Amino acid sequence: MRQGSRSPPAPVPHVANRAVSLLWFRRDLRLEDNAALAAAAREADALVPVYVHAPAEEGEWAPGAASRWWLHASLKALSQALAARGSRLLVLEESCSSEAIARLARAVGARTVHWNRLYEPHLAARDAMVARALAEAGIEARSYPGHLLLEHASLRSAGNAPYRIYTPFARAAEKALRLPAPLPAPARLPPLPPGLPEGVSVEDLRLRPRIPWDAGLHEIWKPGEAGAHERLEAMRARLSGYAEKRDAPALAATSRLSPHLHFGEISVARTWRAACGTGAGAAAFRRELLWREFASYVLHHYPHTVREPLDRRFARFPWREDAALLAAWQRGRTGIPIVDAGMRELWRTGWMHNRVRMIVASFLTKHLRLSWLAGARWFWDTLVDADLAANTLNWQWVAGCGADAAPYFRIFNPVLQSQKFDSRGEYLARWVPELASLGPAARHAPWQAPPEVLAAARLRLGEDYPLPVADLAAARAEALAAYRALTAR
DNA sequence: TGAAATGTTGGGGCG
DNA sequence: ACGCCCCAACATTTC
Repeated sequence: MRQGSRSPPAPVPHVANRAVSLLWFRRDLRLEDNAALAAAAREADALVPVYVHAPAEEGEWAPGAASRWWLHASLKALSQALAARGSRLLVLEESCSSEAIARLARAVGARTVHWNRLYEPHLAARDAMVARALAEAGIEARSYPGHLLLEHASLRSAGNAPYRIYTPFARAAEKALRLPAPLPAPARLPPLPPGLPEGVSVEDLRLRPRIPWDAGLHEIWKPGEAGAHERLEAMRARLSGYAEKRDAPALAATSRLSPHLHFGEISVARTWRAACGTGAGAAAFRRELLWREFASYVLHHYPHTVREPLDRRFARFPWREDAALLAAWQRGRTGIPIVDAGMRELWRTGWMHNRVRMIVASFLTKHLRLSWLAGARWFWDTLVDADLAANTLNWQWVAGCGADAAPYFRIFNPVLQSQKFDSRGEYLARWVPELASLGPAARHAPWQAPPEVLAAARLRLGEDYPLPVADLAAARAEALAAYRALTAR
């Protein structure tokens, strides 16, 4: 048995009669407004907060590299927060959560296991297995509403079919919304029971990259509950300008709460309450939170969409396979400045501005005609806010094969988007510095700049910066033809 | 949470 | 003064 050095284990009277509980942390890495934690802290005489690292269980959708970086830092933060309240985070590295939780419960004599629910189908199924294993051992599993605004699986459109269109879904969800009063973080947590296994350290999980590519992540992110609250307060202060400025990637006008929300470092209910005003900014922000709900809802009802298009016609869409093109896109070497800027921002910071996500995704799936799934996999590995539901929905949305999808013929022109949303070329200069010597006007499409302009900027296209990997007009026409072939019979 | 092509309108230059 | 043309600005349609 091991306890914190500050609190030597005192002999505990009536051990057998004390109520021992487990609190299973997953993607609710916070103390405030945490239903499972509040209940466990209220009821248990002794409590084991535990995190089980079992990535093999999640198959191909185990956290990617950027998510693992975040998880490492977030677990450290949670660990400290628990220690400050007289407890400790027990970290286990296992191949099977169900066995690990049941074994731990038996070892410490726990009669109840508390957790906040997850909604990804494969994780919900895993949790059902855990609950069954516990029931067989005579241990009660108690789950609580998790990382959504409401448990919306039962919402149905007319005809009892699941919603497939955002707007009616959002209307129904907002109408059904009942936010319970927020739960304060417990000031003090129940002590740990005796008989606790050693566990491993957060470091032992080897979540951090072996080669240190994470400098850029450290610069802009502060994983953990405190960092989440800082972002929320900053967001609150900027909310009135949100509707107008959120589309400009050069501005820090978006909330950047997505990774904090994904890991549950702040409750989505608290986030919603911060944006409950009547202004256009608050309304626009709430719509984004409802897109997050919609993504979870669609994945729940159509779990196969993580691999296959929701629109079945797209099963036979002739996606191209081209490793070199994909690599150029991934590493920001397409020769299209706004695309390269976004992909480099992603590589460096683990995040990309939402407007630019749409642009790079449209470019990949339409101009390059590479599969949305190839894009989704890259995002999965590189985004700190990678979320299976949102990633799946948004990629299919852009590709035109998903729920409430952009029609196939809606093809973003990356040059026009760049001119419209980064008119001064600041975002481009920041992320594609080799173009900074060009004037802002020429920066959006350097291949169209007159030779003397390029010469004056000392820019040799094809050497200092790539020539475009696709002819935008021709690629657009080819994409339209390919997509049109789907609807012809 | 488009873009491009096509259609319409109206002001102004000009014979 | 008038018709004609050009074309920018805006609207509609098509993909």
